[in-house]
Amino acid sequence: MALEKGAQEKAEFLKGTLDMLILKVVAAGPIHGYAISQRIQQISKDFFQLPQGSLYPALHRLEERGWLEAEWRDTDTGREAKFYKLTRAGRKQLEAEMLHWEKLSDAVALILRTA
Amino acid sequence: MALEKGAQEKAEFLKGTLDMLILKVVAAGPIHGYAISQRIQQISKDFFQLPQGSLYPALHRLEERGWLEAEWRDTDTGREAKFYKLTRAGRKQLEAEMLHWEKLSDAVALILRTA
DNA sequence: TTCATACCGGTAGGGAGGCTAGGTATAACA
DNA sequence: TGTTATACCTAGCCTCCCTACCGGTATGAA
Repeated sequence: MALEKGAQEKAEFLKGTLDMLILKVVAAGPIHGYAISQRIQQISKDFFQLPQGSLYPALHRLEERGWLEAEWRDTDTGREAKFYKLTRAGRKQLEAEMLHWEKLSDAVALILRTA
Repeated sequence: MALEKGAQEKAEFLKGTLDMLILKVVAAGPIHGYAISQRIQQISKDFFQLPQGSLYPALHRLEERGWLEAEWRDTDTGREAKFYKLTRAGRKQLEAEMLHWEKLSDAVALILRTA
């Protein structure tokens, strides 16, 4: 995932969190890919800027694993788009990943404080 | 970095934080590789279990980038070991990475709360 | 009408990082 | 003697994310 312009440190970063963030956004209700990237950027106050070359492969990955389901539908503007929604397995996966993230960030914080 | 036994979710995880954690541990004073992995495991209460196949390549990477300096010395037990210490650039890098981590985890938290 | 810009989807190829699995060697201990 | 812990290392793989492209449609400006 790309970083905002201000952050120089190499556009590269937290491999492994993208799936969780996408699942979380989709959990709020059916949404299409392009809108997901906008939503992530918006909520994170432009910190995350998800390139399409990361977005679409991630969506396909999540669908292939049975965590997302896709369906072509019309958007508000009358155009076609692929709407994703969480499967039951996807919801479980999201819960697991959020729990995992919590433990992980706690452990990192512990080291940054203690070491 | 490997996860504790209890955590099933695929031993794979936060690519990109390992360097920061190592730098932080080394920042506390000269220490050799094997001890670094023990320290990380200890402080994180066994959450992180750093495999040697991750540890040593990471140390070489950090040395190559000029963030760590190595020197062979004797341990308490009279054996030889490669002790690492932070360079000036390494200290700057650590600060930058900690700042980055803070912003990033805030952004993730924001999405997990808001989305 | 034509051009630019958002919107909306996609792929190929590569780089980077962490892991598994293997290796070497020494010291302590049963 | 064999096992365990210490201490270092590397090859090769896998996954993930990125850059850089490709396609198309709708809207509004020039």
